[in-house]
Amino acid sequence: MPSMTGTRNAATKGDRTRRRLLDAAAAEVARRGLAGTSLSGIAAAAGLKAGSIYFHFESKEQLIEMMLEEGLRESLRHLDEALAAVGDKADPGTRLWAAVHAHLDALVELSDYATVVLTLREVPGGPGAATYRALKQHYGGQWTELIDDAQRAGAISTDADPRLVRDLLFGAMNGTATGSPS
Amino acid sequence: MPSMTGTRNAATKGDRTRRRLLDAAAAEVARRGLAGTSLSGIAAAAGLKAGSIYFHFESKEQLIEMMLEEGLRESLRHLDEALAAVGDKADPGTRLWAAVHAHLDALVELSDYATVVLTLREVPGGPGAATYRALKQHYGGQWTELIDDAQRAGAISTDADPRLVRDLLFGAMNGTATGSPS
DNA sequence: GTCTATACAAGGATAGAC
DNA sequence: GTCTATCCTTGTATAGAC
Repeated sequence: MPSMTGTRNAATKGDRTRRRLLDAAAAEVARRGLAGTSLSGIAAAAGLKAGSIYFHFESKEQLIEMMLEEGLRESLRHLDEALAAVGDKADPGTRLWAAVHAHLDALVELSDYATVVLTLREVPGGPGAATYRALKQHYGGQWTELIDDAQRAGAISTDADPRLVRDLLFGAMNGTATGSPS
Repeated sequence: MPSMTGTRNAATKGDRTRRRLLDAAAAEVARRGLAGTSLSGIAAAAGLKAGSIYFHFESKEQLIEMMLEEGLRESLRHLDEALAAVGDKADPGTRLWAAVHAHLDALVELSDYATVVLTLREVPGGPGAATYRALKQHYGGQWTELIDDAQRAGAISTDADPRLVRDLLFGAMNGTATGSPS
């Protein structure tokens, strides 16, 4: 049997540092915005120096993209679990409320990641962010579907475009969690 | 009679350039965020070179603060006019809906200024932004009052903290206008 | 009023020591 | 794996020509 340096043991030191960097990036971007976040800031928050980041990531862009992807995947996981918990056969209104609960839950539990994913205006357009954009579209699609079903079932008393209702809902949920104005 | 260079004629060339710079700043910040906005970008959007900005403003900070103040003043004006139009004696529900209409209207008409003011997370904390913060608090206070009245009159069927309801409303209105997720 | 040129700081990225 | 040192670019701000 060779050394312990195989792929078997999940959490190597490198993996843990990598995770710390992703967490730090989420926290920094949530607080200062994308352009306002510097590698030195992220590194400092993770207990490293700026240059050391490049051992774990190719560039600032890649680090940010992975952080975004991570946050969105977790949010999706939250949503899927909540929907699975109530079951396929639950009525559309119940399913929608379960989704709302899951979304708010994600906003609290993963606060930094969720805050970033849900409030980011400067969306990366590069090819590296393709996965992120696809996930985001999937997340939006899930909600549109839930709302559409709820409308057909009469659980929501408006026949407005489901996507409009979704944006309305998202804005309300995010706004309370982030508290923009005074 | 001296030259035409007095304070009588409102729109001097300098005033107009100044206005173009404020507009450009609003557009840039709305699109790229505060930290992502550069003076060269603003200058280019206004048809100038970066250095020329310093003839009109003391610093980037001052330019931004004046832009924010301008946007908030206009939003407040919209709100006040709408409330004056329905009158003091209108029932609280009607007054609240008039406010919602005015807010959405401002979001469309002054889009860049309003977008910035309503969605900015990186709020300036310096002494120069004191007026801005005061105006923002005033705006928030107006809404809290409107909502509180509407709750007492039974026009809103929740007894939650008026400020929470306000954030919810703001989030919903802003979210639809800016359309965060896909 | 606006430009060009420039000083100066900060950020992203790379190289090499440890 | 992480550090220090360094390069290059970009951004704010100033000075002086026009």
